[in-house]
Amino acid sequence: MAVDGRAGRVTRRRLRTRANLLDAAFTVFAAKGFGHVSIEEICEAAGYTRGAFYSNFTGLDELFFALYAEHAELIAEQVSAALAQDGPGLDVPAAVDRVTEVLLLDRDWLLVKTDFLVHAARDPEVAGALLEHRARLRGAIADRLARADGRAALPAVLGDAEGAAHAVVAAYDGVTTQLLLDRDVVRARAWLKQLLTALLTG
Amino acid sequence: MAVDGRAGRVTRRRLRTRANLLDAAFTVFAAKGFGHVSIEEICEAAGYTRGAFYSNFTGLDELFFALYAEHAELIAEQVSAALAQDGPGLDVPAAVDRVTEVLLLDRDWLLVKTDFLVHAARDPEVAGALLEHRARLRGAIADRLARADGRAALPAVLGDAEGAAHAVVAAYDGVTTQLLLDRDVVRARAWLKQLLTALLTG
DNA sequence: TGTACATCAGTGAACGCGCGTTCACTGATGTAC
DNA sequence: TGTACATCAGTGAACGCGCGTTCACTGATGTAC
Repeated sequence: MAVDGRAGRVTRRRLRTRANLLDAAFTVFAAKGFGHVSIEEICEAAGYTRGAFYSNFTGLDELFFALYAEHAELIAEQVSAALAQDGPGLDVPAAVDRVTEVLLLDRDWLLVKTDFLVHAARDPEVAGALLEHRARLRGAIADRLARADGRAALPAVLGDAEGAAHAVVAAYDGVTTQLLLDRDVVRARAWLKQLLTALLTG
Repeated sequence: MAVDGRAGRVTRRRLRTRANLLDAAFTVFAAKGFGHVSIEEICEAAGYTRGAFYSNFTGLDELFFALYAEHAELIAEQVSAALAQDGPGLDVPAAVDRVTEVLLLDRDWLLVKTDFLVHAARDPEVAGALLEHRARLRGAIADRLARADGRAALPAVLGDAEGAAHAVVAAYDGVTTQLLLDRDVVRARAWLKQLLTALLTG
């Protein structure tokens, strides 16, 4: 129960440095894109020398992965929270609104996420991790839809709640693409709500 | 009317070299991703020295853009052809089938296209070109839907044919994302057809 | 059609820089008493 | 709580390589007669 346990080898200093590097990396990745970023740049942005980097990560890939995992975790929690807000009956439009806000909140995150997708598309192991994260999100949505099934009748074409959740994710991905190009968040949100409404109501 | 006109300055040799470089670049980009590719690699794959590259392009960006433009043009033509195949009345399921085949044909193209998206997301000028191409595709789809409006009543949530075309593109983008990760083309096609059906039929 | 010449396209070597990676060292942090 | 010591985390300099970029040169291509 001791707060430290036997994790003794991980110093406070180390944690702070790691966090600083990750924070700086997020900004740099968002601005330039993975693949146009050097270790040096990240270190400079974070205020460390390159040695510090190698003391904490084996290379850019590892850092990038850690970065993604951390943020993805955060998003997953926010979506769950947004879905949990209703009572037992699901208010579809309200839920759609809340989820949409979370998912299309931060352009930098969309950029990094898409970089990660491109990266994962060429590395099955990384793809696995990303698919898992997506499955989790989808699961949360499907659960919520299933529990509310009585109220909101889903279109038969999509099959069960799982199918509908799949469609929700696809719509999200599709709208993300457009948003990355036109940078119009307001329109993207409106558009996503519209799409989700079209998909989730018979 | 002379076939050559005063284009005299563009030699056959030059055209061939340029085409070879572009072909090789496509393969290399698909395999490694823009941003993990060196000019040297492309030249080696094409069987030229780096000097040849600089004789034809100012840098990687220009080549990448040319590459995208060329392939995008091709795809646009194929989609138009697939849409034109019906008579005046539109057989929605058949058209959806044909378009789906074209759009989810070549994984390498999806990879390159997504790389290009990521690139465009950080460069408004490039984004402009991509948006134009998308607008063209969307236009072709909207036209077709509008002409067939009598037959296939579109769901009101999507608005007019333009809105519906927008939805089609979003569905395509969404399914592309999933396909890049799970590499299951068959499922992706089935899934896209399902989504489009759900979207285009009240 | 063939030959001579001019121009162009691609060669290949050279230069230099950015940066990944390593490592001996030092100041910071944690631990034992 | 304070001091002494051990260990660890980050420093900064050094090494070297990959590769972007340039350029004088040469073999290929096109043109004029």
